[in-house]
Amino acid sequence: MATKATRGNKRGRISAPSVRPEDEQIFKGLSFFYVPDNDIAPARRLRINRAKEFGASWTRDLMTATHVVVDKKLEYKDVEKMWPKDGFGGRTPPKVVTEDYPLDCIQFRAIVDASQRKYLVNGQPEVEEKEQEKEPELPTPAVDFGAQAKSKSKSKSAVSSLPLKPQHHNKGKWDYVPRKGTPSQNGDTGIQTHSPSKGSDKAGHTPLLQDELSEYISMMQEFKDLPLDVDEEEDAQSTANESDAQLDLDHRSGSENESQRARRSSRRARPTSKAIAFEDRFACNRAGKKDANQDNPNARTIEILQKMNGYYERINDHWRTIAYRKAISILKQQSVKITTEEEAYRLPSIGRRLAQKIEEIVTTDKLQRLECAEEDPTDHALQTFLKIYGVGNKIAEQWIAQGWRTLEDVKQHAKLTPSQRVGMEHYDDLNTRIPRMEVTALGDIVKKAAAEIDAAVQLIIGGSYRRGAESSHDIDLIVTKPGTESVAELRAFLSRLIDQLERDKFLVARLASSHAGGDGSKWHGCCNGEYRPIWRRIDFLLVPEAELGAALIYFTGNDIFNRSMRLLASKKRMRLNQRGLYRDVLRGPNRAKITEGELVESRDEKRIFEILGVKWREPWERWC
DNA sequence: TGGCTGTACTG
DNA sequence: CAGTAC
DNA sequence: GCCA
DNA sequence: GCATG
DNA sequence: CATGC
Repeated sequence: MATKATRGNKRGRISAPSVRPEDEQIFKGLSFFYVPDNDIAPARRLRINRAKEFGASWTRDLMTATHVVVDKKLEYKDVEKMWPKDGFGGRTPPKVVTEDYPLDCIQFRAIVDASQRKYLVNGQPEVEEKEQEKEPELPTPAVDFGAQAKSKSKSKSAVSSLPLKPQHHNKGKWDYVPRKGTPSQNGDTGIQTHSPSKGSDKAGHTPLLQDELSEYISMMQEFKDLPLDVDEEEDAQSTANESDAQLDLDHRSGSENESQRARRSSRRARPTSKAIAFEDRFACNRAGKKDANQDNPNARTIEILQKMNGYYERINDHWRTIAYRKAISILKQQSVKITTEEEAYRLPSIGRRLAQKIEEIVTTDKLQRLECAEEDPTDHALQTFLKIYGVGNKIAEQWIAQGWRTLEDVKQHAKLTPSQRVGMEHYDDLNTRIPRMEVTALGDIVKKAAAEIDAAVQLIIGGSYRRGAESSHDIDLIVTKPGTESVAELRAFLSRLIDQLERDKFLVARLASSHAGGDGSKWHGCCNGEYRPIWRRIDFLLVPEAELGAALIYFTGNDIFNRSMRLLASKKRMRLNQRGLYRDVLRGPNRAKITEGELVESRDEKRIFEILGVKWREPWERWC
């Protein structure tokens, strides 16, 4: 990456690779062969020098290389071409990695696992040592130290850490190569019982799609008045789909809504009665809790797709994650069981790939792709690490690259930021859900303290609590005061409140608080009640009364609901954020900043719905 | 082929 | 800015 | 992964 | 040092 | 944090 390459480019060091101290000579004994084999490109030259600083030698002879460092623009086949026909004569073939590899090693001052997916060159097949070679002697160590690599060269152990054979290339575009022998997921799972013409008939069904959509929407609208008792929680998997559907309808309705509705009504009779559908809804709420949720006919499918979704989330395949979420949302709205690919394919947000997976799930009750994913031994560690406050995907991946697998490993070796330290030390507490009653109680403590400082200030508990959840992951407090127009007017109050609560030993940690002037408007930290010494996450959000409506929407969620609203806004050339709804958002001449746009509404929650053309929903109707 | 919500805080 | 959280 |  | 990204 | 004034 350009950024990384430039990083080492401190003034005047470009051509004079200073040598690092002994203990930083992580590459000692290693020799790197670069592809392309030159240091003409400044960026590559920089990387080469940098590697030298850390003890690597630069070789231009493949036979003496321990690693082949390939430019990311190049394809694996470019590397393959240069491979010696007659092999390496029993010598360990060099490992092929991308330019990121040395950089990561340097960053961590350690030799990280070179076989990670992130270091695969474009088009490079996964290493298959695990399954193909039954080599118990070296099960691909997570961390192989330089010395090891060096001394290892004698034994013929290596075999094929580097499969030259162009095994079945992953055809098509898989940005993320499956960990191992993943079924080529291109639908050749061989389990398609029905759906004769699989890839052929998208066109034929397209018209139906919108029809279906309308159906869901009308269905939703029937229920919106019913007394749903939502007790869902947000991290489980919220699905605010309905909002999605609603929104879709809305922006479609702008142009062709007449025909839409006409079609909708003429379409086949709605498969479900109101009563049944209601049941569905109700079930949906509890669906997340029990796996025995026979409630929704697609419960099993949803369950599995959600796992798949979780996996992609962990792996940081952001866009695929989004696609799965949408699909799950749509599925949750179905009152009929979707059993075939074709049936699934007609639904919005479900394309061929997902449709195939859905059919696979229905017919085999599992998803091979998922099983492969879950087999990955690092996945468990990933899940564990990601639950540490302040640890995201990057950090977790890095830790795993160092071979760490447990919290204990991390505790011993990792350098933690203050936030992460809190996250570690109170890992269990902070990952324990907070019963609604306790949220109420903790909220009262804060309110009481607040009233003593300024009786006019209002505190509203937002988040899943406001949506009626029976338990929450954290406590979200909106701090506002009648007559206020800007955050600044509340900042003084908040700092007094925080001080007081810290004195009271109610607040026990700060994770992220606004320090500077400007827009500092949020405070993240931990608190614990008097009777229950469990640390809880608590957030304060400063909101001038003038922005209360927009803030409520934001802080009530759920997140998918919010995204839908914002997406809709942007499609209507408006912009929604926690401060308000704006319109006529335009780009500056030089693609510069967005012209703020004109504030349309921010004070009144309902008005924002109205202007966006979204039917009003009570907080507890912004459900999953 | 590009977009997928939009922002605040840390280091 | 990258990374993280919401 | 999906969609416009 | 302090601002900026 | 890294960079730049």
